Formats: sequence, structure tokens, C-alpha cells
Amino acid sequence: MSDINDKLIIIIKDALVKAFNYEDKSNMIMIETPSDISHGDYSTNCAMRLAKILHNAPINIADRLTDEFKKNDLFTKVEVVKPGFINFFIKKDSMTNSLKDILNEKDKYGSSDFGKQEKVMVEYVSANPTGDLHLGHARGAAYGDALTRILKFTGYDVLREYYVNDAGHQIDVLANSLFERYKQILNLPFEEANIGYQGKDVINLAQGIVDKDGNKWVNADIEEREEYFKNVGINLELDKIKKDLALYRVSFDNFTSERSLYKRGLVSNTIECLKKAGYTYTQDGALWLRTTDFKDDKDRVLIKSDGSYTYLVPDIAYHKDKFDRGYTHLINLFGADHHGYIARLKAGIKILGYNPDNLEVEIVQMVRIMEGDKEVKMSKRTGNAITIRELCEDVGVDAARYFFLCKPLDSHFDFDLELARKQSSENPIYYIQYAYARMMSILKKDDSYEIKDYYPLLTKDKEIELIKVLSEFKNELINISKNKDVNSLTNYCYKLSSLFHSYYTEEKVLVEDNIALSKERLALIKACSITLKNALNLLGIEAKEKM
RNA sequence: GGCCCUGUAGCUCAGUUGGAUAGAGCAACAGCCUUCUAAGCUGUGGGUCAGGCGUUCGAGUCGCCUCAGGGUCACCA
Repeated sequence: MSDINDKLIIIIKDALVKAFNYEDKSNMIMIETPSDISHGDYSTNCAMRLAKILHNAPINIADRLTDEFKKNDLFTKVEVVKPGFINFFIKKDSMTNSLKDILNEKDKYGSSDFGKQEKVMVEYVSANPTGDLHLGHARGAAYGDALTRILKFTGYDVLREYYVNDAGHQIDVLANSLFERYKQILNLPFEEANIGYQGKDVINLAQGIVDKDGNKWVNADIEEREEYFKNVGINLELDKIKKDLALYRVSFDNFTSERSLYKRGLVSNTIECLKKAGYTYTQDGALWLRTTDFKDDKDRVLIKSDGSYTYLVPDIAYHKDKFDRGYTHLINLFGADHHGYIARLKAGIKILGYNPDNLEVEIVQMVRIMEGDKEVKMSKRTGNAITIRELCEDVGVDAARYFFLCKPLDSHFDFDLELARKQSSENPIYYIQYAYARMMSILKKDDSYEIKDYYPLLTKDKEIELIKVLSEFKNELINISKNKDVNSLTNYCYKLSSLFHSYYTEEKVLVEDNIALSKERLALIKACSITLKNALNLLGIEAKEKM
């Protein structure tokens, strides 16, 4: 509650009531931190925004509000500028008041109940269990993981979910490949043409079955055998995926299998519901869904003329199930190549009577892998797409995650392996981790800071600036939860680190002959380290105590 | 052709839900270690925010048009 942002908003609302008898209910009041310090510690443009509502010129509104503000002893000065900005200059030791909360809340600092425990399900990665995760998945994986951490921290009840496409054609191909390899290992005749997945991993899987079961499946019941080979294939592929994700520090609460949707009858049930809703028709022997009624470019097939379902049906069923499980807000991370898919999915949701606005789809734009100025398409070692595992081993998990998280999702992104590999100043991840290591090395020497309401000896501009940045942290996280722009958090880390490095070279924290000053500065450094560590934790990046 | 994304310093990109004189890093140049970690700091130069029109007190940000690049348009998953 001692957050300066919140405090200012309350003061402004109060002044609006006193000066204009106006009660602000919409969120018209915004606090900004001017880039130019001569414009005050904080400023607001509310006089301009409220001009129409209050039927008054911005300057007049600002003036009358400022008369109220001047009665408050939080400020050393309040000024009105040009069109109607109000600039607040705050007493320095009042600014230091926010350190207390940081030092008390520690690893909880920055958390809030903003989300009011709304049930949110975030689905990401959801790669088919038919091979290794490659770099196309890495961006969405890092992003989804960081986003869910932030959503939890800001008070949402979050479920992290991975949808396993284990019912489609690709799994048949995997199972068949596995069976052919199985026969091959047993020196039985086999069909090279049926081996859709040429990878070594399939051979290893087949060897595993031979080791365990010998030739028992050669003459087994076909259905039983197919089921078994599918399960083996899926489980082992999924295990690999889970291991790679764990290495990359990405985890999930739940894996939902497409086949389980069929087994639970949700898919056929969805067909019935869609039919009942009256948006289906038969044409050319197929069953169609009239998605064009909901902004799709063309109608979509639900049941093909050969009687099998298209991918769309289980997917609509899956999203219906998400809502039915009690989640009021769904967030999906889709690759850019799936963007055309959103309209038909939302149409299905709408037809089934759910609100498509409660499904928020974030598009993960393309990633190009670069080595300097050359694009790298394939791994040199394996000749296949570069996997997440290779990336982590190559550049390290921290650098990999940082690079994927530091750009907005909707921008095309060139991942420069050379730069990420560099352990030097060119690589921003080390800049941030180095800042943390420097903070810790001071605190290791001396951590005799005190927790108190005000720190009157912290009067340097850089000290006040640092405190300002620290006190923005909670709001920063709330904004990220609202806007889903995780990259702002990497920017925040960079800003805080940069300010700290600058302060570090300018002022000594431990001043030999001034214990009182040292103690206050230590409190500031402690607060910096708490905030930076919390931020890095949310990004899934290690805060190293030593470098 | 329809839809989605992008266009900001030589290069890679930020840009606080429309705010005050558009910012970082790299690269270039000039400085700073007997002092808590120099993977750091300080300073200098560098811009028609692709282009145009509009919306208003105010536009890199919102709307429309043009140009350029990327992606995507299955009875595949």
C-alpha cells in the first residue's frame, strides 16, 4: 500500500472530489515517470484526459488540482506545465519509504492479487510426439513458461497445459515405422517403404521392444499390437520431450492426450452438439461446419467423405473441455503458421455457446537461426533441425531463454548463435547476471542493513532513481499480465542492472568511516538484489551469486 | 488475390496501453582499475520513426492508402 503509484492515484482521486466533486470510476488517472527528471519524479496527464468530462480547460483543471496537492506534505513541489501536465516532485526521504516493503516481502516482492485467482489455462508447445523439440518450439516454450510464472505471481490460478496430438496420421506412421524396425532387428522381412520416420531414435525404440518382449508381437493380434506400438512410441517420444523441456526449465501441470478425448466420447459428443446447433450440412459426402458465419473465409470439413474426422473436431472438443473444466480464460500460444486456424476454432467455440473472446491466441512469430549473418537451417552435427537440447548445450539455458524472451512475440526474430555463445559484454544476459553477482559480493561482505520506514541518508540522484525503478516492479508485472508482453520484464532487468552498474562505479556502498550511511546503502542494495532475483526467477534465468 | 506479422541510428532492436527534446546494445573514437568483481563505468558522433493523408491540445504509437520484406491460405496434423 505504500507503493507510490497507488498513493498518488488516491491523492489525485481525492483532489478531484474536493475540487470538482467528481468521482473517477473509469481508469482515467495514469501516473507516468517522465524520462526527463526536470519534469518531476512523477507526472500525470489526467487534467487533459478529463477536460471533456469536466467541461473545463486542462490548464484550469490542473491548477485547481494542484492547489489541493500543495496541502500534502509528500511533495516538495507540484507544477503545472503547458497543455496541462501536472508534475510531482516528491520529498526524497518519502521515496525511500518503499524500501521497507521490499525488504520485508523478500521473494514475494512484486506479487499481487491482481488476478483475483481467476482460473486461466495456458496451452503452449503442444508439439507432436514424433520427434525432438526444435528451435521453432523454443520461443513459445520459453515465453509460455515465463508468462505462466508471471500470471501466478500476479494472482491468477494458472494451469500449464500441453496438448498431445497422438491420434492422427503421424502417430500411425510412427507406430508403423517402429514395427518395421522391430521386424528388421529380428531379421524378419520388412517394408522399407513403411518407415516414415527414418530417425535413429525409432531404431532405438524398436530395439527396446525387442529387448523386453522378444518376437512376441510378430504374430500378435493386429489391433492389440498397433495399440501397443503406438503407446510405446508416444510414451518414449513424450519422455524425451519432457526431459528436454526440463533441461530448458519449462514445465507443465498437465498433458492432455488427443486420444483420451476420443476415449471419453468428447469428440463424437462435439459433433452432436455442432449438429444440434444447426451449423452443419452435408456436401460431397462430407460433413461441413458453416464457419463462414463467423468471419472464416470458407466452411470447414468436420467428417471427411471417408468417414474420418478432420483435426478440427477433436480440437473444438478439446477447447470445449477446457471451458467445461472451469477455466474462464484460455490463452493459447500458436505458431505463426497456424494463424489461419484461429477463426475456425473460435467459430466452433461460439457455435457451442461459449464466448470466443475468452480464448486469447498469441501468435509466436517465426524464428530464424543465424550464425553471424548466415542463416542456419540444419544442425551441422545431425543434419536435422537444431533441437532445444543442442541449443541449451551450445549457448546455455540462461542465454537461450533470455534471447527468446527479450523480443516481443509478434516480431520476427533472428536468433544469433554467435552472439548468444559469447561470454562477453556484447551479450546482455551476462550484463544482468553480473549486476546481481556484484550486489551479492557486497552483501557477502556485510549484510547489516536495517529495515525502517525512511532512509534519510539516501539522497544521491542515482539512489532515488534506483528506488523509483524498484518501486515500479509490481505495476510492471501487472501490466505484463494484462498485455502479455513478457519482453518488458527483460527490459526491466536490463534497466535495473544498468542503473546499478552506474551507481556502483560512482558511489561506494561500504563507506569506511560512515557506518550509518553504509547501512542505508546496504538496505538499498539488498532491495535491488531481491527485486532483480525475483525478476530473473520469473524469467526462469538463474541469478548467479558469483561470476 | 484474401488474411496475419514486420519496416525506428551503419548493424541488432527497445519504445511505459496517444505525452514533453525518439532510446539502448554492438560497431567507431576519447577517457576511467593502490578503493565493495573492468563480463563494469563516463563522454562524443550518428535519425525525413518506409512514404502519404487523416483523427486532436499532442502521433513512432490510432484509422485509411501506397511501397517493401516474411508467413499462411487442405476432405494434412
